[in-house]
Amino acid sequence: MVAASASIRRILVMTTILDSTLTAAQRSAVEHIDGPLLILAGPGSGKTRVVTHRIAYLTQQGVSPRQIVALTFTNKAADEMRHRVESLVTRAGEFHLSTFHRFCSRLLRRYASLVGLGEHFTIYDTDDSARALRHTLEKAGISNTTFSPRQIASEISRAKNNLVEADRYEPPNGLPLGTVVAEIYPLYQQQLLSASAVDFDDLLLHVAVLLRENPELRKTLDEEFKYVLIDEYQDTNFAQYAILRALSQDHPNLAATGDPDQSIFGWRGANIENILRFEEDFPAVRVVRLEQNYRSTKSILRVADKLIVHNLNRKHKELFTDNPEGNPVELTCYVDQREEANAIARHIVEEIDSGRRRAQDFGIFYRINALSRTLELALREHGVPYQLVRGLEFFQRKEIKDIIAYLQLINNPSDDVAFLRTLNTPRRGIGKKTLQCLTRHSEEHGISLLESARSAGMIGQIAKRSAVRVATFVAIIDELSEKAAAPLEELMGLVMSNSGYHESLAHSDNEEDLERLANIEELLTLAREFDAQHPEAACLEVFLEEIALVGDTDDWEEETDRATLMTLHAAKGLEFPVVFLIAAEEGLLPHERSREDPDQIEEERRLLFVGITRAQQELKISIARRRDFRGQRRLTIPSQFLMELPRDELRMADSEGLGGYDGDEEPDAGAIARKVAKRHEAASGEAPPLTTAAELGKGQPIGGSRPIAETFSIDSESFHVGMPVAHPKYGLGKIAALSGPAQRRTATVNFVTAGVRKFRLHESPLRPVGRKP
DNA sequence: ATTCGCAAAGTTTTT
DNA sequence: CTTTGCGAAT
Repeated sequence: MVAASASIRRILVMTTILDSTLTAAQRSAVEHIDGPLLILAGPGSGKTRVVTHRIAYLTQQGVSPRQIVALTFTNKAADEMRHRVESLVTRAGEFHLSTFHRFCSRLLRRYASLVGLGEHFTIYDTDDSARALRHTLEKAGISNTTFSPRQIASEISRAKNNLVEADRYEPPNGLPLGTVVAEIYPLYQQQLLSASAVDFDDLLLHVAVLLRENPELRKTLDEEFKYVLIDEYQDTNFAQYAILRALSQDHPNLAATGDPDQSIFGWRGANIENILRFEEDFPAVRVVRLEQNYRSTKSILRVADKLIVHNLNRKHKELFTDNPEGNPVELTCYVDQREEANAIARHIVEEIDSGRRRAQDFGIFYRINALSRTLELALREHGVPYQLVRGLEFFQRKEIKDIIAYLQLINNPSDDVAFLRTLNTPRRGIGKKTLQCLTRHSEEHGISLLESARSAGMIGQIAKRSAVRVATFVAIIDELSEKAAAPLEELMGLVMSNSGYHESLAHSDNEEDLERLANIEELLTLAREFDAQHPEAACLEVFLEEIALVGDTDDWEEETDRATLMTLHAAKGLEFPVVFLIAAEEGLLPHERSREDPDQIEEERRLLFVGITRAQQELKISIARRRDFRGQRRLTIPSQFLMELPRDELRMADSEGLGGYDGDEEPDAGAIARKVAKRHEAASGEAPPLTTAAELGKGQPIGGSRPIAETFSIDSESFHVGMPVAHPKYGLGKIAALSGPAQRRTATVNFVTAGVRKFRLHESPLRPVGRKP
């Protein structure tokens, strides 16, 4: 009976797993069992499909699901993978399938004591960590450095990502920030340990150290997790790399999937070298390239490819597709962001009204969140339903964090950050002075703040009145702690009432307070759902871990029929039939902070690559001539990346009507797009859409006979490498290099159509296109 | 101890 | 234009 059903299942599995829809390359990855495997998967190449099928295949070949670990970076990716594995295998629940951080968190709970943590350690989010750091700075008496806690935190984070422990930290040469960090990092780490807390980076750091310093344990775990799969390998940092290697020594069955061209988290410590180096790390590796794209049209894919080949630090990859040619990619220039947003909204409305598309078919991407505003406004005005994907909204709200802090303190009484947060929230009249006494007392006796608070009455410097108030607070926490095992919703309700938090909000006629109350209601609902999912009691810690490791980026709903607005970073891993990519302008994409560093420019280029390759059928890139940003009106310069796109593949358009360009202004985005559009028209004999007849007559073809630089005299100082320039004869280009002294300053220019040429700057009609006002 | 007001700063953010 | 944090005033 059992055998029969097993063999039936086996047949079913066989047919679904190795069905004929797999290509040869995909199949070779799926059927790979032992030994290292590297899947270099281009965008839309069916990577997830391959990974899930391989998991199924492994079990079908007799590997126990318990020995398989599949790691992703996002919950969304983990959920999707789980979903898809479940449709292939029956025992899907037994796999270790989670995000990297969650996997580490579980491991760490098992072995917490080995790294000096309590079993009930708290996971701090970025905000909590910042508070811990600030508290540490205060205790150390170096609160008035030139560096912000944020800067310090990010340097500590960088160190942790690179597996540099507190006692081994050395300031990178000449970095003034480093000296401060060298001093504060050990104290901060000590603070975390004594509070029995970890920050996000610690989850990785501790596990990596654990594996490094306990060879026996490492061996055990290597054995336990025989088959490790890691998704988005290009985004791993050094700590993650170390963990993966430690788990793949005796059983080097590490399967990594990734795409170096989609590495966009370098600024968070991700090291693209990890994937580029994989073949050296595991010489016996089997490399599978998935280069066929099943997502995008040919024309979209060509544009993506032409862009990404400009990256120098890159493995060549051939992208191709059997999909139809599709419409040309559009590049439109608008007068300002208002018009850009309105045009997009209008277009979406038209498409929906005509029945060609649904709202959910549209994705709108931008480089920074601040750009979403105008879009939202326009979409609302046009009645387009939309959803805005923005990480960490709900759980970062003050009131939510307040309530959570109570729960954290109940779960882990050593948690000083939670103590600090709750002590005087709501207002209990406990002030700075009292707090200082408590802090000093806990330092002197090596005990937690809550422990100190218990003996507040005995501490001389604390006034009677204050001591009573502190005692009241301790009593509240103690009372709540007795209910720690109660269902979450109940516990949370008790927190609300006993702490006086509810009262402090309920009796307010302040609208904001009422909203806060509503948010807390939502949290209670969440708790109720959680209770339902975890009928066994004592799930407080699980809940806390859940909300620490789940951002609410997951509130993006695939199901609902709404257009989606998000940053380019958030768009990774998703796809939309129609993609709008706005504000392809210098300073925004690439972002101005990336300008100096060529590596960062390459990352920005990859970011655009990721955006482009999200599009299935249509891609519309846009710029605005003028953009109001931070309250300032600025003329824009089109992104240097636009120069790298294949001109003859793009449909250029300029939305501007009559009389917009008065000739007095510096040449700007509008002028350029118009000119390029005109040039394109001349080349193809086809008028670009959206361009008025009047407009066509006005544009100045760059490659035309009339010089356009006669009135410009520009000193050589105003040129720099990477700058877009125009030449009356050769058209648009980009400065590839500069050399020579002022008088003989020479620029090497890479022209879009005319190749590479050199010029003496003060003799040539070469000029910058557009300039900041 | 709390509150109010002004100054300064302001990417991206899987966890 | 925002938001956020710190410092002075009540």
